[in-house]
Amino acid sequence: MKYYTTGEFAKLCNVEKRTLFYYDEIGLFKPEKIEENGYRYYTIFQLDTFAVIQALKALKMSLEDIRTFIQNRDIKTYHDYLKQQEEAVNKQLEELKNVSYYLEASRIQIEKALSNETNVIVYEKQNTEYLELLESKKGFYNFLNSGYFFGAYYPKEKILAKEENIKRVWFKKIKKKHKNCIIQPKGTYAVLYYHGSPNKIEPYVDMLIDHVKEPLSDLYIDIVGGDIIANSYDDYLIRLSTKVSD
Amino acid sequence: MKYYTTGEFAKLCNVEKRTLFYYDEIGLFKPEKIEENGYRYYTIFQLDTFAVIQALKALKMSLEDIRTFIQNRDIKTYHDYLKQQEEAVNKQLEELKNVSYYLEASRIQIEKALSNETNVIVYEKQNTEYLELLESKKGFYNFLNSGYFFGAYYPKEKILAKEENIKRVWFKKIKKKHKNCIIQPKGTYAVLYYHGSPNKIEPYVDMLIDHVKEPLSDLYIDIVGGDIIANSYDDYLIRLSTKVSD
DNA sequence: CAAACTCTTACGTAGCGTAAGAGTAG
DNA sequence: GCTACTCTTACGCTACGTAAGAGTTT
Repeated sequence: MKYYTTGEFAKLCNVEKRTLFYYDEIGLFKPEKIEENGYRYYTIFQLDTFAVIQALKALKMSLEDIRTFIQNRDIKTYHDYLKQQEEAVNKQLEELKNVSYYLEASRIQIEKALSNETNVIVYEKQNTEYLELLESKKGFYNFLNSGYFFGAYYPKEKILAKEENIKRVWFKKIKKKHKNCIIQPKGTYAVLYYHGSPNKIEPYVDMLIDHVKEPLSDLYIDIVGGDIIANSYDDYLIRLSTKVSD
Repeated sequence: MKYYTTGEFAKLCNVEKRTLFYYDEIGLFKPEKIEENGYRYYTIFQLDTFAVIQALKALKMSLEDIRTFIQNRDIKTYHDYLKQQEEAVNKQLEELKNVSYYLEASRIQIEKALSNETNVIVYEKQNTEYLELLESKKGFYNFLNSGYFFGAYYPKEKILAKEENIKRVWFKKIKKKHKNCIIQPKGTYAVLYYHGSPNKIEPYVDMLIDHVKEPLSDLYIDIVGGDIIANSYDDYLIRLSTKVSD
């Protein structure tokens, strides 16, 4: 039977030697035999166990939990566990997909904004969007987990009534419909990009409202480039929009 | 302008307060203002930045790297970075999918093994499989990253020549074709499951060869239940197979 | 005045990375 | 005898978790 030294076995596993030492130290994964001089020797069959450890670690199980799991190993519990973990991994896939979605959506929005002039009204087609409202007490239901995009709107009625100091309703965009979410209707929107503070929005709102006369929906404020790209509020890149036709 | 305390803002972000303290401490993410009594206050717009931090963290960027990235922020570099990161996230998606694949494949193989009797020859249909050979010097090309399944084979010619002490060729199964990989042909295989040591395989090999007389391909040894479910070599669950028809 | 918050300080944790110094295998 | 390995010991690191004790807000 061929035996592998720590270094050799570490290469097989694509990890550092230190990892194997550590796993031995905490009693998670021991070499098949240790010679009198202290040298550790592993066998090819132990790769099997190491692969499981790697997989469980990828699912964010702690080494301690992996240890107790492996100690109680038998084919039945292992099988049950595998089944259970398939769900966990799918959840994580979902999360990563959201990150991916977020990155792409951010990029696209920035590209759109950069390709348009500011302080000019343009028209953009837009699909239905789902908005989750911010409730101060409990925060958003979840954060990056469900995609992330950030903005506010002014309710249509209040604009039409020419109320002053309308309170904004903050939201984040979510990917999927969800009870309690608000729907931003699809259609053609009149859009105004501007550089400036999100707190000095009124002149731009007036400009947009003057242009469309009678908006078909609320007025949306999207923070295209916010704190993350700007050094002060006055450098924000903001998008105002309101629906004008289907 | 509404200000949020550390606790409130932490809820918005779905993280612990300690995280915000820590980010402040290392200069990654500071509250918009700090009162004389030391209280931190955040604004809703800072959510924007926090979301980016979360996203970059999900891509396994270190906080230190995130910090320098954010310090040099402007819309153009941010955009370029987003584009670049879309690849990174796709890589990670790939990895997770492999973990998922590994879990499912393990489960299915165990189920198959449990539903079959041992020490009896059965027939199973099988698709083409790709095998990456183990080279002692450099280990496998990659490990869990490309899926993982573990076994060996005896070359057909050596079996037919009735050589003794045939050397096994170890492999792991990979998902995709790859230069230097070996192809295990699809077809119907004669299969023998047995419980026992992978080192005392000869009687079972003989049994399978006697049964099929003239194998159409190499003889494959799959470690269905190895070190991970067994406490000694004698408890391994092993699958021998060789192709008998297309 | 109590409950629920805030602050700072500080020590603990996981999962290694890395370096030091000494012995061993080919 | 040289190189490339092995060992143990030990300190460092990241990204927080948690608890202590004191002040503040509602």
